[in-house]
Amino acid sequence: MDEQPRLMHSHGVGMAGHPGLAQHMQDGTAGTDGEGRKQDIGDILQQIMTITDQSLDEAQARKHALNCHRMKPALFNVLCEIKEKTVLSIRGAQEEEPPDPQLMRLDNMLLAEGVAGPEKGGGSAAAAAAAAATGGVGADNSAEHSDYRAKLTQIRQIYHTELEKYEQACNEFTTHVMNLLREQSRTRPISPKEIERMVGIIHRKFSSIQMQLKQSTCEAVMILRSRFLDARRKRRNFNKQATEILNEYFYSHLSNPYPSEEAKEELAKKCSITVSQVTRINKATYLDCVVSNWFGNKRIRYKKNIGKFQEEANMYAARTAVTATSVSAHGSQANSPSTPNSAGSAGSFNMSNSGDLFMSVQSLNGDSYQGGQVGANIQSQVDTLRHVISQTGGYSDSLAASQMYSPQAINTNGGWQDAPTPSSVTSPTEGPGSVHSDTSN
DNA sequence: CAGAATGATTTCAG
DNA sequence: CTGAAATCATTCTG
Repeated sequence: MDEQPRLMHSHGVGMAGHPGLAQHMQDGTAGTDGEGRKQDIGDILQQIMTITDQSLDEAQARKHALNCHRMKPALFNVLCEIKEKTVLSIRGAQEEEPPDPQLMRLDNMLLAEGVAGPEKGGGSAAAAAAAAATGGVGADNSAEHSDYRAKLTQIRQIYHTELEKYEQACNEFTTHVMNLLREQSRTRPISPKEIERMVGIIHRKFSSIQMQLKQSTCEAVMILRSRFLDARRKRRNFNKQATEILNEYFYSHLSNPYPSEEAKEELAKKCSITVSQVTRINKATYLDCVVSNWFGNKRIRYKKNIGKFQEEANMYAARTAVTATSVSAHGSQANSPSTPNSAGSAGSFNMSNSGDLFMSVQSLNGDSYQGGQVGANIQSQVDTLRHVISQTGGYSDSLAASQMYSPQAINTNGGWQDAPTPSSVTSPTEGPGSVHSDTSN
């Protein structure tokens, strides 16, 4: 309020020449001379300047009187104009800033997660992603997903009620301030533009609060997502049969354990992996991805500790061998019920007398797997083999045994890639049930 | 419950 | 883009 007198002082003289004021003067003071007008204006200014020194009641009464004064509109216009020129123009430049990129990101994310978009948007991106990630959704998954959706809906509801609350509060506050300013505009120069500006400031303040809300909502959604959709957390071990099938392929293609795309597909199909753990959904097929994961893990872990996998290797090799022998023995169908795709790939071990060797190994392993079929003559070979192994020197029995199966394909660098002639060792007795022969590309 | 096993992801190189 | 290697996080096992 105290800026008015100052304004009056600084511009007092020039104001007389103001068109609006002059017009009013002409209209309202027709007939009086210049001295009278000056007297009039001086009087009003005096009253305004001293209004703050008066008691509240007095000031109120004076205010009312001034409001009703015939010169009031003219004075008010002038004051507004001066204020516009002196104050408002200074910070008039920072209008219409571009939308905050951070806010846009948050908005986009909330939209994508199905929090912000249209109501009942059950097919939100997140849900879609979840559905895609889980492929053929089993009963267990659907339960988890409904839980996820419920939580998401909860977040969504909280977000919307909070947003609504903020908007309501913003509107209330805005109207309140606008009313206040309109009220004040009767006694001090407040232009509509100024009110507009004030509204803008209020909105910006509230939108920054909204941004915080959006941010924490995003965080909540991310946490929810990671909790429910992170595949790592949802790891399920493959069932025994699937592992067996994969292992069988692995050990029968030990020289080049890199299944082709088709082989992977076939394996995945055979394993009937009901994958719930794939997040690389941009892959061609998630089943392939699972098989790839498995082979990747297997290769690295096998290579890291061949000794540890020896028994397993023996077992699968024996199995394959038995199947192979059974093929050669019967000269026909070789499909073992438990090893549907094992037939014929024994050759990948790159051994000329693979049949005998495998059988020996099977016995060596002490596994009773199909032992009856193998025959008693195998046992004698085991002893011979043991003897030979013990003479190789430098290795323990078990490690020496491991040397027979695995490693011929693994060079000193540890790579399979440089393994000698993987494709040339394809078994001649490939059976009808085999997945894909070890063609290595 | 600790440690092993294991499926998935990340990082990096070719 | 693929695979190796390292790592994470979960599940299994004794």
